[in-house]
This record gives sequence, C-alpha cells and structure tokens, in this order.
Amino acid sequence: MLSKKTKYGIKALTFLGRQEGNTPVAIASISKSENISLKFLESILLTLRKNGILGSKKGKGGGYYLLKSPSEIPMTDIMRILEGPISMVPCVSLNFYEKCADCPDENACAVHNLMMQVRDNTLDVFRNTSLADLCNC
Amino acid sequence: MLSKKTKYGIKALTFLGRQEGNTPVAIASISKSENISLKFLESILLTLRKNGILGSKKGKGGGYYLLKSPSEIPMTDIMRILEGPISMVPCVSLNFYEKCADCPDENACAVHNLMMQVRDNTLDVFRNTSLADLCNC
DNA sequence: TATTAATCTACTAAATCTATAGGGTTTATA
DNA sequence: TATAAACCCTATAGATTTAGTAGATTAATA
Repeated sequence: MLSKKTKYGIKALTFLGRQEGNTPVAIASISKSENISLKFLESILLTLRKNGILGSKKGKGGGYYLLKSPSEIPMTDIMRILEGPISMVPCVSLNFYEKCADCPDENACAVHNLMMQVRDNTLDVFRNTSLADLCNC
Repeated sequence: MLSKKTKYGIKALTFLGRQEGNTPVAIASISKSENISLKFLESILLTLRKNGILGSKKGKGGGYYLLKSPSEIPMTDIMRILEGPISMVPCVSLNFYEKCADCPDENACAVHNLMMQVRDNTLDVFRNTSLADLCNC
C-alpha cells in the first residue's frame, strides 16, 4: 500500500508543477487546495526539500517551489524519497539492497525471482513518467 | 514492502509444489526446510486452506497439500489472499475498490492515473505466472 | 524597528499493523 | 490408548503511520 505521505507528497508536487511561474507557494495554500493536514504536509515538504526536489523561502511571501522543471523530475526519484525502495523485497532492490536472513540462495528463491519481474515492470513505469506527465491530467 | 506472511506463504507453497506426489506435509517439516517460525507458518497455511488453495489432514501422518496442480494456481490468487490488494491505492483496485476521501475527481488525480499503470504492469506479471513457474527455479 | 507571515524543529500520541509465542482442543492413526 | 498432527484463541512487543502541539527562527514589510 502506498503511504499517505507519498500520496500527499505527489499531490503537492503536482500542485506546484501546475503553478504559473515558479514563485514560492505557502504550505497552507497547498494544504487547503489538496485537502491535506497542514502539519503532516509540512514534514513531507521538508523531506522533499532536504532531498533536493524543492527549494524554500522563509518569512513573509515565502513558501516552497520546485528546483527543476517538472519534466526533469522522474517519478523514480520522488518514489524513492517518499516511499523508499521500489522493490517489494530488499533482496531485489537496486538502491536499498539487503540480503535475506532466511534465504540461503537468492537465485534459487522463488520469491526473489518473482519480485525481480515486478520490480522491473514497476521501475519501467516510474522511469518513463516524469512529474510533468502527472501535471497534465 | 512485501509482508513476511506473503513471503513465507509463497515459499511454503513452492515447497509443497516441489513435493513428489501430493501426500500431506506437516507444518513442522516445511517450517524447518524453509526457516519459517512454526506458529506463524501455522496461521499462514490456515488462511491458505480457508481460501481454497490448500487442503489439510488432521492427526498422525497429516499435514497440508495443494488442492490443485501448481500450474493451475495463478499468482494473482495467492497474492490477493496473502498480501491483499495488488494495487497500491484502493481507488485503483479491481477487487478491493474504495473511493478516496480526499479526492474529488479520480480521473483528474495524478496519483490515481500513475497507480493505474503500476497496477496494470504488476497484474501482468502475476497473471502470467503460476505457482508451477516458481517451482522450477 | 516592530509586526507579521512564513518555515523549521522537536516532542508526543493514538492507532494500526506485524510477527510472533503460548496453550489448549480436536482428530486421525498405529 | 498413546501419539502426532491440525486447529483455534488469546496476548503482546515492537514498529510504523499519521498525525497534533508548542515553540523557535527567519525574512519581508509597514
């Protein structure tokens, strides 16, 4: 299941991507438009900023803004930052690999081989989708 | 993330599918071979039985066995029973659909449209894979 | 310079889910 | 009748998720 954190994060990013120009947008404004709890959204936008997706401006007239054009932000990046690994099992993860404690041989593991396929397919979707694609729908 | 429940369930089913003949196999036997906590496995096999995947035999010489040939058991069935919905969001689920509370229009929702694609791809993998495929690797 | 509007930080908390453990019951077989 | 197995119920520690609360900090503006 997709966490609300990721869901809200994507909605917020889409909202920012649809904005005219690239002037800072206040959290409260996004929160209202997208029906997202203000404080929860605050922490989500913070992690997006710390991971180089968003910039922020403090003080009056401040807010958050995209650091790149939406077409330059692949969904793989957003998903990994917000949701974590794209694969369903650590032993098939490209960026968050971990060996399974219980599994003596990965290549003979049914779960491993099945989840490799799922990962490849999911990755395909995220790699071929940018934030810009989400903004146009 | 795939739950251990699902992971263990798949491993147990694969183990049963690789068995010669179709005589009952005791939980303890599967538990040892696959390094799975006995009591946890017990509850997993029980749900697989209640959902028509496994049969069981009580008493001495008893155990669990597959009700169908592995090639007749699609991974979609197994995944839905053990892990639940295949889609990452309820609003794109075929078998567990639920409307999002915060979303006024599904067709205009970026998350919805993205997750439709992911679901279609994942579903493709599970539909084209049977338990038999997992047993041969 | 005082005010105000914003982000930022840290702590807390409720709710839910996960992965197990324990113990007792029932049933089939030798 | 003894044994070995599934079955069933309950509890629980720990993690994760989804927030809420309180205040600190920063920057623009009147």
